[in-house]
Amino acid sequence: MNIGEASSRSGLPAKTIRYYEDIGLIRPDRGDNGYRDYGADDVHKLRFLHRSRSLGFSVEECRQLLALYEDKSRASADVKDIAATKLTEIDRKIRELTELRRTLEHLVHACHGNERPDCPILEELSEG
Amino acid sequence: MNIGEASSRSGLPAKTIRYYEDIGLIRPDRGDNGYRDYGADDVHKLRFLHRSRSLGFSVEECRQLLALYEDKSRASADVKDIAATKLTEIDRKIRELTELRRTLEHLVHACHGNERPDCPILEELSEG
DNA sequence: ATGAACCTTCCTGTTACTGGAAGGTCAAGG
DNA sequence: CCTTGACCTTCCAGTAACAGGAAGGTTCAT
Repeated sequence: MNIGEASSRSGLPAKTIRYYEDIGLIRPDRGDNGYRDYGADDVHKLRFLHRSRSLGFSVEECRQLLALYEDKSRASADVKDIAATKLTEIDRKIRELTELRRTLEHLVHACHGNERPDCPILEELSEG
Repeated sequence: MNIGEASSRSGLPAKTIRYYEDIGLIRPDRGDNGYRDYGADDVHKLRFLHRSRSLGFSVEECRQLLALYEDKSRASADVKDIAATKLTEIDRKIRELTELRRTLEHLVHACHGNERPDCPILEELSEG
């Protein structure tokens, strides 16, 4: 498929997809006309990149994560180390998002424009 | 407190804190010597910024989230709209992180270097 | 009072894109 | 066959969100 379809299927702008090729994250085939040609596996990788980037992982971290998939038969020690580190990070992110969610929900349901002292958000914030 | 202590308490580099001041996210006092002077509430905001940035929210989104705290007595309709939108995003992020976590965990526990066809990761990836 | 460890502003560099120009390709309609 | 519009290509410039480092002022302990 062309880059346009890969873009709409992955959710990434075509510009970003070309950039990811520039920095060596994906290597699509080329047709005789010079157009990039993406397969289903490329789209999987692009969706994966889209997701992990939006979750606060840097491009270099995404490169590592992607390598876990592509280089599955590598010595397991390395793979496990990297994966385990990322798991810890992911758990932290989930915890922090859950906290943030709780705080925001209080704001929506309990803090409707009344004055400061009785706002539950302030209590949470002042816990530190 | 000086910027150094605000930095170590919030986890943000001093450079970043100055940058956040440049773009109007925080406005610390200044001492007679010209040094920035941060209070406990500033540190709360900085920690909040640190967390939400690392969770994939842009600086502009963080500005909105911060405004929810600072502008608590604003017309609730606006506040609730923004907060509700962010809640949806947060829920999506939590779902995606949980998925990513599950996939990685499989990689660590089930996919230890053996060949492709029987690797559970590949099945997940090919679901699409 | 001198050195280390802070702080200040300013200017440049990096990462991860984003927009736009200039031009080639393709499928449909007149 | 030709053109029109929607694709695609490369390349170059701009933006966002910082990071590094120079040049210099402040504070504090020895």
